Amino acid sequence: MDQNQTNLLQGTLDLLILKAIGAGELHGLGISRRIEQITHGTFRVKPGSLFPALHRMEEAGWLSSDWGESENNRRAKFYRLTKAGHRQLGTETRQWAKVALAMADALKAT
Amino acid sequence: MDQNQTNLLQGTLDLLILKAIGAGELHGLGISRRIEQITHGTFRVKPGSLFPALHRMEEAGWLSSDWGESENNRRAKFYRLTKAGHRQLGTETRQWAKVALAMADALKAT
DNA sequence: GTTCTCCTATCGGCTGGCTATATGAGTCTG
DNA sequence: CAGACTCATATAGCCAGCCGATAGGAGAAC
Repeated sequence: MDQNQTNLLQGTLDLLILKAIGAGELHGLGISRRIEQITHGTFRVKPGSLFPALHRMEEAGWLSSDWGESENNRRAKFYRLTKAGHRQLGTETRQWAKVALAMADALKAT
Repeated sequence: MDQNQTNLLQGTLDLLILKAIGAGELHGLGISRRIEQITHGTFRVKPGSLFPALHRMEEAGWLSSDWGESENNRRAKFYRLTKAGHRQLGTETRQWAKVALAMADALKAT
């Protein structure tokens, strides 16, 4: 059933996107590439997951966007974090740390 | 919106259940208590999440069950891992480690 | 000027956890 | 012994959100 790559855990996508944009504005596919890069290929976010997430997060007020031109002179929408987005990045990072710690504890239990 | 406790990440519930039973057979509520214990209270699995998961996992062939009597003389269904369940525990543990590592890398990136 | 790549976009489907509710059986209290 | 409470399992309905498939426009390549 599970063919090749690791799927995202639901709930981690937002954090990865926030983190990817945190370092500077990026357009959609750029975010996708950046996530693949910083996770060393473990996570590959496909368009069908990415764009709905971006729209959702912009709706939530964490991102803002402007049309511009990509490195290849293509029309592209650039996303950056709003103030609320920065806060959200902090919140989700702390929450992830908590979860990761809890899981580590659980898995080393007898 | 989010009141008090951390929600599970989708996909972690199975692993926690497998791990909880891995140490020896338990009945439903016992599994729930054990998860809360080994995650030091971070995860609280409520019946409405637990039982559907148990049925799903039994259906998948990872668990088997028998009716017995609880510590309090109550009718209870005891679950234990099948061989496939042990394999699954291994698989999901490795998968989690991979994910956790990737996330750690991502979050410490510039 | 056809083909390819880049970039954004949407839809339908499905998985799976959550809230709320129900039910039965043993225990405890007065 | 009647009523309340606890333990334990169970289900139905809901909804968020990821996935695969698919589409289409616009610049580049040749």
